[in-house]
Amino acid sequence: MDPYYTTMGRITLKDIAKEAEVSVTTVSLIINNKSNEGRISKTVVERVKKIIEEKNFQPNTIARSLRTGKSNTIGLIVEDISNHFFASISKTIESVANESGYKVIYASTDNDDKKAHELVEMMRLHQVEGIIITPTGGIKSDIEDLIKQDKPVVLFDRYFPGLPVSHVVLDNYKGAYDMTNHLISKGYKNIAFITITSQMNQLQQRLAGYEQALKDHGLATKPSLVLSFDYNSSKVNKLISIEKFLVKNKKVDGLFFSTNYLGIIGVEYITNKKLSIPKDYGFVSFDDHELFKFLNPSITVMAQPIELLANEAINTLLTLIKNKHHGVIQKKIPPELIKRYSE
Amino acid sequence: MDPYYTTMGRITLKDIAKEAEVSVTTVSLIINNKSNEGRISKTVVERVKKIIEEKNFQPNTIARSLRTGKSNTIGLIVEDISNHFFASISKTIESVANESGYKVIYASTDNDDKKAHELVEMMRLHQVEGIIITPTGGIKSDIEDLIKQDKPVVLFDRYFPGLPVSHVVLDNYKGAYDMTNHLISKGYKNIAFITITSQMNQLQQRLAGYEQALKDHGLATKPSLVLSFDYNSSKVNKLISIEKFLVKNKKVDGLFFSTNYLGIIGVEYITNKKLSIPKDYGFVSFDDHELFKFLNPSITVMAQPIELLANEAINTLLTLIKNKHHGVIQKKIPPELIKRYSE
DNA sequence: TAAGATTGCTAAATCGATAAACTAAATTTT
DNA sequence: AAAATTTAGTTTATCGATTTAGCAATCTTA
Repeated sequence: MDPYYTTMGRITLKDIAKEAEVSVTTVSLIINNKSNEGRISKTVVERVKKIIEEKNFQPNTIARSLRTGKSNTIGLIVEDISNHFFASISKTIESVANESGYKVIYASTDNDDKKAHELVEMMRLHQVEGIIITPTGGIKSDIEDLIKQDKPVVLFDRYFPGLPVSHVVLDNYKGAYDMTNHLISKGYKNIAFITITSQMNQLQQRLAGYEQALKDHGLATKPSLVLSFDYNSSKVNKLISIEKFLVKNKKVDGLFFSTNYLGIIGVEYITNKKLSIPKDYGFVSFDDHELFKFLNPSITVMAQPIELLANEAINTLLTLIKNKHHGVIQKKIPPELIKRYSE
Repeated sequence: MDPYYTTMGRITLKDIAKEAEVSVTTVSLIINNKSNEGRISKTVVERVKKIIEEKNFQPNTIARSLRTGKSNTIGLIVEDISNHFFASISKTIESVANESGYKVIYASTDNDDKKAHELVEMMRLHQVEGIIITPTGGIKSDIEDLIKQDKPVVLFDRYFPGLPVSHVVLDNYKGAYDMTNHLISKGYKNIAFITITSQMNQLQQRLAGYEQALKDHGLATKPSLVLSFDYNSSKVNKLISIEKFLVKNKKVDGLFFSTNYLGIIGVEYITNKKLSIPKDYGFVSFDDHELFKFLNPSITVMAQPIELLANEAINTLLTLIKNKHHGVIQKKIPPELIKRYSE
């Protein structure tokens, strides 16, 4: 139709205006429910509305965005959308955003700094009005840039301590503290903490919560009770390490895994060795996993309240968007102890 | 700054043009690598590029979209993005789309016709250039409308038989046929098919494949071998039905579950009854599930090749977008037998 | 050397909406 | 009855890019 591109015969404000024999402004006012301020007579309003209805006219959001400076889009950058946790988070965020008239564009960083950086650029390029992001360790400066540009940002799941940027994260310290208390209350006295060597603040918080709980009960916090894997070590190596660790520390009676992935490896170890839970070891894990409730016995976990986290994240972002100078909103959400049968 | 909205001091073509003392056209040509066609001298190109670099200028995609009629956005509507299958699909789709310069906006229907209808409207409103959708049963007419408007659409996971719309779906018939053959080759003679009463084409195809395999091996296809649940029946009811069914049909030696959710319930039944797999029953399921490989014994499944399906879907859509009059592309992807230890 | 082609660029129109400023007619106030 | 105000709209500028058409100046070619 047109020489270089086709609008697919889309109806525009102009078409409606022509048909109704009014100006485009009048139609625009009516569409935006400003017919009162604009003082358009009822007769005209009705006539125009009827034509809009008939033609099923919907204003071009792109043109509208250009004029108003609002894209009605938010960006969601997670570590990995195919992971159950982030997938569930995304669903709630999408749903709440849609209700508020926002659409969501999403992407996964795979915990790669370069990709994360590019995705932030991509989101910016597409003029999202705000970003919810699971930051990788190396994009602090990108986040700072966004803030400098007054772009609303909510860090999710992890944050940069000290950086004055809004965030919604789990209270990992409290979660680990409570989980450890739970084991202690069940009578366990030598609780091992199995984790990953990482600067990731979350894991450090979990370790700190675990240690504090021991201290608060007058239990020793020996380094020998903490088993720490290298992030990149293989599953087999982890299994071997667990064995060595438990052989060396015969007194250990409780196992606290700092993430669900480690917990799953722990389950494999227990199964391989034909050990029994909770007879041989009390067994708990941070982060729930679909598997845990199906296992026999099912595994007690400190679970992330997914719905709540997602709601807090999107609502925080929407607040920041509505009220650009709201300042910094930082929230720590307590996790939820799900008692099952591994103790 | 501006009276009614703020561009946050964003740099525009105009700013670059002013600084370089050339026209906006020149800058536009350079940005779009049309400096040859536009016959811009090397000197000017370099000067402008340097300024663009310095100011880190990136053209406003919304303005560009308005002018070119291309939003560089595609819509992805799945049943439930928090479900592992769709989450994984989404990840690949997002990644491929990004590489091709498209961003993805997504949403979940929860298999609700009304919601699906609204989401299609929402996507249309936001001028996506194409849509990948897991259709619900009742939105055939919405799909037809999209086609009428020349909007590229790829149905995914399910389709409307007979409707000339592009789709990428699993070859459910072949999957069930092959899975049944697998059981037969293992020596099972009375294979039960446990499914859900549904008009969903996929499940009917799976049933048909199962039946054809039996026929092709001269085995009877008695209705008594098929156990069909109501979609809404509870888990407990399903467990009871399975028990009744197996008590009644003592000869049954193999169980073929038509979906992973049913397979999981099957596992629960087997565990409850302290039965042994594959000693008491050969046990297979359609659709893999994270659980299945962790179980003891691990479960043999006919798995959906997630990466492949996602790649086919997004590439089909991109093809349709690039070549609007490409016509209809319909693909059936064969699933993949993952042999584990349940037979 | 004059006509034609090429080079190197720019001016103006346009995409489809919103917003500010304005106008003519009707109504109210003084 | 003149001035002020209100009513019911319209005209024009604008958002930030892309695209078409066009214009000098320079270079080719016959």
